[in-house]
Amino acid sequence: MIYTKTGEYAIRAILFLARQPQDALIMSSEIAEREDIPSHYLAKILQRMAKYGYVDSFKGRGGGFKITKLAQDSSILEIVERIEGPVITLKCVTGLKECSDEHPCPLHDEWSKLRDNIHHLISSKSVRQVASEYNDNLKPIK
Amino acid sequence: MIYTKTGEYAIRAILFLARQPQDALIMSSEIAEREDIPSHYLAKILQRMAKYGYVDSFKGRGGGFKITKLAQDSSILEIVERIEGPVITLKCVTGLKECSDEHPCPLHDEWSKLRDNIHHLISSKSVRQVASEYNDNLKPIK
DNA sequence: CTTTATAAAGAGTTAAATATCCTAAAATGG
DNA sequence: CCATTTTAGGATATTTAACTCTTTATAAAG
Ligand code: FES
Ligand code: FES
Repeated sequence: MIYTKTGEYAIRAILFLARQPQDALIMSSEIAEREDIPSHYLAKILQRMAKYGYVDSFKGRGGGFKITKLAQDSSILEIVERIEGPVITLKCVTGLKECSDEHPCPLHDEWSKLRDNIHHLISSKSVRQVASEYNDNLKPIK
Repeated sequence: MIYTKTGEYAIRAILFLARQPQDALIMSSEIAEREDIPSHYLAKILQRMAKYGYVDSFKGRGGGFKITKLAQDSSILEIVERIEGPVITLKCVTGLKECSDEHPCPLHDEWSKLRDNIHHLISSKSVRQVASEYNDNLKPIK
């Protein structure tokens, strides 16, 4: 995968929250169960996302998490990179120490284009957009 | 990166060997030094590549490794996948459990195209081709 | 035949990612 | 105030990848 599991869990959780009714509070354990993510581990990820302002958290009875506007307006790339660091790093596909336009390997030109395309793919739409298309496409199938 | 370090080391070693004079025997330690790879670790990788038939190994004084025809004719993808398992797996960029044309997420169509392009990029040229273009492009710069 | 140089093989270590467990803090309901 | 529920935070455990060390096998050179 192009993300680590940690990043994948974060995105799954965020997209899950993005598809819930406005202002609904969802417990960490419920997300874990519905998305099949180790629950304690997800709790940690949600904690971090709360710090970053991607979710609001509410303790105690009736508490839980909800997605913030910030996260709704962020791209998948932004959130994943916040959680796990750079995605698809700048390294050379043939193993050169430096990947640069100046000292390109034989595959550099094509690879740098593809890399840009990947970044564009996961950064051009907001979580809100992805989630709403998700609902459009997927709900009927479920 | 799209490979693990292990896969990257394997490719670096193979491309290094591919650029040596025909039938020259190169010691594991020399490759490690020139390519700046942990030497014992590389030795293990070369061992595995010897088993897979990508390099021939010769023990004793004057011994070392040389690349085989099989490796010369293989693609980078084939070698990396043999060493480290599938590259850029089939998982969904938005975290769906299944990535499939039947139940596509909003980014699926573009992503599956990109994935194919990446695979094509690192599988359409043989190690021999890449190494020779390497020499053409890079030698003057050194 | 002995020494030396090299790869092979296996065991052991370290480090990083992933996952679990336990206690504390906060909010709610009685 | 007390009990319960839920997140917060820290400690610990497990797993996997990365790296190292040691011994053995093999070949060549003297
Ligand atoms: S130099 Fe090889 S991909 Fe950029
Ligand atoms: S279903 Fe999401 S990328 Fe294929």
